[in-house]
Amino acid sequence: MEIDSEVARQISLIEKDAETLLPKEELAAKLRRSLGEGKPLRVKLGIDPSAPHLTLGHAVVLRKLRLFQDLGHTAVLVVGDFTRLIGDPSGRSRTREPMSREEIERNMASYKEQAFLILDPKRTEVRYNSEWLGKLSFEDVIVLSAKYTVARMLEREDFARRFREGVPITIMEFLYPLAQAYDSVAIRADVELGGSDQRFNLLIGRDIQREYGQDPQVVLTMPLLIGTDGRYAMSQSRGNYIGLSEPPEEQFGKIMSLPDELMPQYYALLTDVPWEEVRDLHPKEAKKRLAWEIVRAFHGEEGAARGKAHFERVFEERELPEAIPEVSLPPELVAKDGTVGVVDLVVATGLVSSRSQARRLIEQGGVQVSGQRIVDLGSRVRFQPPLVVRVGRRRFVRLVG
RNA sequence: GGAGGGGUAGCGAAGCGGCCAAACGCACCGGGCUGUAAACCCGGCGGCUUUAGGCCUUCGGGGGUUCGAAUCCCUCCCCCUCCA
Repeated sequence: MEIDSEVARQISLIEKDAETLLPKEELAAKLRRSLGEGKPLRVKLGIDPSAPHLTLGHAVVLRKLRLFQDLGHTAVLVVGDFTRLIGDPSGRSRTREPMSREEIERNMASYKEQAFLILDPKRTEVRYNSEWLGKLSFEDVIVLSAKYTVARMLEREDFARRFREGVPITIMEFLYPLAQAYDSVAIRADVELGGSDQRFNLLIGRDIQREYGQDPQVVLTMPLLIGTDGRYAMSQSRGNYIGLSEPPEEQFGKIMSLPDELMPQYYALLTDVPWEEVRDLHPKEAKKRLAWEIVRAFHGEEGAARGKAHFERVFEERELPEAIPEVSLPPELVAKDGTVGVVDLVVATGLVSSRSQARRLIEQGGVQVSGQRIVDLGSRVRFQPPLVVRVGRRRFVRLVG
């Protein structure tokens, strides 16, 4: 009886804010068994070792994984050191360069450092899928590939669309979901977690596990977090991301620049604060709270305070930030009368990629020297270090001699 | 093996002999406004410069035709569709 209520409790926590949980009855059965035998569930999460930086998008899934850990279960991180040779078909498939062991290790070290800001290392098992995939013979692969049909592969929306639109699909790409599914067999996953874009792959895992005589995994997917552009799922390739290891000031600012409509989603997926608690606040205050909560998760109270202070200072009060990077001005740019041309000055900050860009910025009124906006390309300023140059609203450099 | 279609800036997508450094949309950058780096509006968005109808490097690669080519021809590479 207590077990039943505990199962119900866990399920309601697990399915909260999730996109899909299926089949729920199987999860209930697994939980019941787990609680009865005192054996934690094995909850799988696949990891791509080619990207050493995690974003808030990853955090959504990791937070859910952490929930499982808090409920007493085991997180199994499966590093796709073998599957990365294939590359997940979502996105375009370019053949990937093999990565050296060292590179993978380096990335994973960085990955773990970030992931363990969320996960509990004591309840985490890390496995590399080359361990089993690397041992499969071609014959094994043939046997595996016979367990799934092309028609079912083409049910995947991404494949279906590409097939329809004539975008190439290689056979190799069909192998990706199969390999990932085989991972589930290898580690005997009870649950596999992923973003909603992974739903199809995760479902194949069920079928393949069944084929290999295992109890199929439960599939749990989380919604994809919309990125800073307010349009597309957060990803590093799109550049619309907020990184977990970015400095607090940066994270705070980026969160403040999110479109207002994203707030409910961010609150739900990245904080423990219910949206109802903040929805009636002024949007700006609600967003500040959001930024605070998220930055705190990765940088602690102190980091959150720093991020907030920086934001208020630089963007609300338009003051200089506390810390400004220093760059030394090449002496040859200073004329005999002790002045520097503005264009040279801006280029010297290293904040622009070309002289033309510097000119454009100046002409558009985007450059301030010591608080004075300079619009005339030909103007020169007296160089009395330190000289603070502001490019745009948020980039500052202190030029020293 | 055969027939046809296509490869254009970060992405998507126009252009199909000069007015093309290449329309438009997205992303990005700057400015205005503001409640923030929200929204909205305006501008910019290859590089260099003595800022000029200036110069240099771009429209898959190479070669040609032409006063002039992203646009025409040849050739190579890559992709797609249909037929076999």
